[in-house]
Amino acid sequence: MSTEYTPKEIENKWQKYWQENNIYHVENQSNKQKYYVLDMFPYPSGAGLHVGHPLGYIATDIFSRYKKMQGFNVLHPMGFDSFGLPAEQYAIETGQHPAITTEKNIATFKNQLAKIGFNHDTKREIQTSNPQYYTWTQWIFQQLFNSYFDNKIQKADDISILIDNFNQNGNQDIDAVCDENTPIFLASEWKNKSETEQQQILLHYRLAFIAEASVNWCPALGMVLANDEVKDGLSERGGHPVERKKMKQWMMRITAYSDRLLDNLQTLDWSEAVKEMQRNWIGKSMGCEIDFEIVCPTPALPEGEGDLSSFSSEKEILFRTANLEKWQYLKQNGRNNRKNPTESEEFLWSKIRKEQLNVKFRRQHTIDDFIVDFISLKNNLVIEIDGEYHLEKEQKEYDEMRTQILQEKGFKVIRFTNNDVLNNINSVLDLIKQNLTEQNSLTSGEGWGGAKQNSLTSGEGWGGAKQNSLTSGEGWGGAKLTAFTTRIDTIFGVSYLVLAPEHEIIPTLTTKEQKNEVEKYVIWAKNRSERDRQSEVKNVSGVFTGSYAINPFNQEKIQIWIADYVLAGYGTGVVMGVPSSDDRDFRFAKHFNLSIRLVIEGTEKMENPTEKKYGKMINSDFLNGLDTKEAIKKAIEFVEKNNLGKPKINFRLRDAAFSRQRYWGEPMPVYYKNGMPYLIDEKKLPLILPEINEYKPTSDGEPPLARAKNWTYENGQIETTTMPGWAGSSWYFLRYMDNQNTETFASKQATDYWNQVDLYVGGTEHAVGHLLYARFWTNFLCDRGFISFQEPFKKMINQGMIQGQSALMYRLKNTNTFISLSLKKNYKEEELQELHVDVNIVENNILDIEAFKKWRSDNQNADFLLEDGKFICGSQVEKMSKRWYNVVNPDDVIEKYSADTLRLYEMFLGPLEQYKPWSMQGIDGCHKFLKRLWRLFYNNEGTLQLSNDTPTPAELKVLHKCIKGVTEDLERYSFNTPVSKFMILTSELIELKCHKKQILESFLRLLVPYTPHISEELWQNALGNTTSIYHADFPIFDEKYLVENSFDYPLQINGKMKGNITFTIDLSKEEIEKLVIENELVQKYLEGNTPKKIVVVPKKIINIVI
RNA sequence: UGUGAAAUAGAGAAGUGGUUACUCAUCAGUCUCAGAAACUGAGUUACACAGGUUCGAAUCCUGUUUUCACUACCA
Repeated sequence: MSTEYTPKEIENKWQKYWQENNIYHVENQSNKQKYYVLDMFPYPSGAGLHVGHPLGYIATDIFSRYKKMQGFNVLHPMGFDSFGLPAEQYAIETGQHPAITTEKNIATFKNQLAKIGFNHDTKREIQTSNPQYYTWTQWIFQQLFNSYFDNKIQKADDISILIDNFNQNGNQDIDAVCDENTPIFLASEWKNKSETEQQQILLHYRLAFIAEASVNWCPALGMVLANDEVKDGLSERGGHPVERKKMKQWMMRITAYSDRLLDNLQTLDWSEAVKEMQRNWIGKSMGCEIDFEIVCPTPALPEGEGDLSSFSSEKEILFRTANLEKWQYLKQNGRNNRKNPTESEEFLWSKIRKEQLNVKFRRQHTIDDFIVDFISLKNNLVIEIDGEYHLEKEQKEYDEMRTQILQEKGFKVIRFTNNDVLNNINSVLDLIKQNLTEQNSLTSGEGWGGAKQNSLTSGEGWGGAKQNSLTSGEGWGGAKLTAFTTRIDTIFGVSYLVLAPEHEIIPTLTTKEQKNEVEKYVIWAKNRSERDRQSEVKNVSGVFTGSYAINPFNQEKIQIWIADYVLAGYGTGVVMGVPSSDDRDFRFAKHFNLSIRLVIEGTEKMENPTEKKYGKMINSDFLNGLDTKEAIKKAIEFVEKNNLGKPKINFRLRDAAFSRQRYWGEPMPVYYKNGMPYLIDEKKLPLILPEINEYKPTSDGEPPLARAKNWTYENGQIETTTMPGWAGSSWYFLRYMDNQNTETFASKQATDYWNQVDLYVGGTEHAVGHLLYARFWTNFLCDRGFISFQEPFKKMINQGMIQGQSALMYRLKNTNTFISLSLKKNYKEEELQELHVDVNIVENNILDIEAFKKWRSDNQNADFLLEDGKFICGSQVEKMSKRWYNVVNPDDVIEKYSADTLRLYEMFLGPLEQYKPWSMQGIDGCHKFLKRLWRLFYNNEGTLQLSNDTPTPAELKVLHKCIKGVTEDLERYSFNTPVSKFMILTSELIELKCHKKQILESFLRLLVPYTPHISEELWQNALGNTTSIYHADFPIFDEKYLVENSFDYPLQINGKMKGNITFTIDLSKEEIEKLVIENELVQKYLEGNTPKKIVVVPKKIINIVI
């Protein structure tokens, strides 16, 4: 029998015992109250855990044990978010299947977790990459696809309800969330539409939908990123540049839930910081849209002609698209081709000739060095039909090059195969039509050639929406620009209008005189990367269009400018410039010498009037004298009454890109028919991720799944993109409740019982990603009646990260000589080179030189300049990462001390929420505490020294003081403070020489959440219990043990501590006052005088003022 | 730029108006041939700064400074 504290042995023994006895298993049915504790979903990386990871897990483990001992039925599960990039990247590099990598990593993770002694119910473990799990991710996706959001009831509903409505009344009266370019139709029109057309329209409403959207494309990763995955124009993962690109994408209509996600925040017990981040991310602003009429004195476009292509003054040039030198030769080839078309070319020509699509097409037209099959010069759209030989690799490369050149010339190229044209002409035509509308919004080919078409994108939801901003056909008189503002009250301070450089109306309202300037500016602005744009915020740039707008409030003519401080993606892409109350407008107006009109009282004498943004209105006609708030109200009334615009709420939140051009993710349960997406039968789920031979994208840029054989369903191609990482993690907490269920994602009984997560612990890094998406899906599942609560996480604590403490060495440049830290000052900075060294061979900043020599081969002959015979390293706090050699593995800490020590110390380090560097200084104290605890049970010889005597009041007092403190601390989630209270109790019991069973068994029950191993050992082997301490009750504090009959008063003279006097508590204030003056010590200070005042606070203090 | 959090001994860190914890590091002692461990004890005018309220302020109020995190042209 072990009587020494031998942690390794003890910990192994009990971990095995707990597992074998299935002690942590939790039932879904219980008459106890439930409590759900959750950790954030870990991705099992190849690097394994470092000491920072378990921080939150230890806290939740302690808390869930505490709750369990208090009589709750506690769910505390763990699983793995096992789809993800690193495994896939590894697969691309090595060819190893990501599933194998993932499995290995999970095994390492689990092994490490097990050593720390967590109380996870391992039977409930889940992995997102497991088909039994992702079948339900796919199922939820299908529910989203089959749902729309009804604005009237602010809830998602079945799409069939919408279809019924279409059939009865069309969509005129429907108030549902949809794309801005959704057409309006009558019931009769709806019924006359083809199946494909109807599906196309439904996509405008579905919560999971497909759309051409401008997305964050990361070429280095070969994938699309969600907004929250982009930081400073670089990818969050890897830091690669990200560009805006228009692509067909699966999207999630999270914007439908903007208001709900915002309002529900009030019901959540989360840190203000995270709530604030979410509020900002959603970015609701209430304002007003206001229309400005346009006056273009000398349009570069001929009046009356809505045809954008005529923007060029010399139509002729348009057609001279060929390389002149080769023109004769090419012309002849083209003619020959025209005479001998292939079958498919002839067929397609028959469908698009003579403006059947309202667009003039030419065939076999010469562009540069090439002859293209079909072209619409007006729309810059090239259509190519590929024959069989196009499948050969060489030809493919040639085609790609050709496409690229054409794109650089400003053309968009779409390709079809013979097969597409002959067998699927309808979807071919649909695609052409679609591309025509998109290309339509572009500028003419001439002159603007330098601007790549792709760059005309930024800002999703922008594309089709604003085409109406120029009401074409009505001539110039009726043309309008709509600006969004939150400060309509400052309307009389407007001195100009500004457009985003991407705004499509720009060519139309540019004057002849300004055309050159404008073109130059727009091209420059568009070619700037997102990064440049963001980093050069202070630089003012812009250009005058030559046109004017009319302020609808006072009919004043104001200039229309273009500036890149206006974002195309927010509001309408048009800003009314009010230099007197907006900083950016002020800077802009100063720079370009535009007038500044004061509209707020008190700004008259200010150099920068924007320093006072609110107050009484001046110079504002009928708004004069009103307060900001009243003025806004009155101005909006005016706008509405005169039909000048409308009140409008704007959100910053965008719909979320859901497609990833990647292999290692959930396949989308969708296939295509006539170019439209349809769901795979629910009964056929899961749609298993197919095996493929290589994990790269295909040579023509298709996602890896395009390599899969027979990737079809009912003869239709199955979607080749996969779901993003956040799909699986948006609902995982529900699966833990009922992870074995094969009928549904989790039974209603289980979700009703476990309900919301009562305590969620994790870092703030997920504030706007995971936490928002999970809320979105949970709200949705609730709307559709699958669960009965809207919000997933009731209470959340944000754990601070544990940072690494890197060790630094200094080497003289171009030598192999290292110098100790304090010698550094003898050298100039440029003579030294700073190097990171493995923290595991440095202790208290002192380098283990022998270990260093072995660490890397080129260190073998290194020289060292020492101080006091030691080599001292510098240190620096930074992220814990392999790269800085500052990773500390929990396994090593457990090996050196024990798991209980690790648990105790991670908590002892400081408040859970705080960021702190990992340091081993102080861990000795925690380890010593455990040894001292052991000594309360076993003496130095290792024999039991317990007694059955009744505890004394003093012993009970220190025990209950501790129980009180620890309980209060845990109730407010303070995990570090109980540790010192345990230490104090131990010291006090040692001092009292207390080895009484009654006291010690309470102590163990108090302690076990922190240190389960040693507690279990002492509980069973020293105290002789036969059941696990896990099932014991948490000790209950009893006030009566703290009651005293006397109090040792601190004595103050003039507020300064001078000593102590003891009085019994039954004495009254007056009695104490009398007694205290008689006191010897007080007499000494009084020196015969009478005190001015005596303050007696019972059971607190006595203060005498002299 | 905005928002949030914070500042207590050499280091980490408790303390929401009244006796300033706890751990490490430091120093001394006991034990030992010695060291380690263990045990006993000690010390450092520690409450970011400047005012104010109070018999009494680390704690409440006002202002200032600094640090960290997130955010960043959102009209």
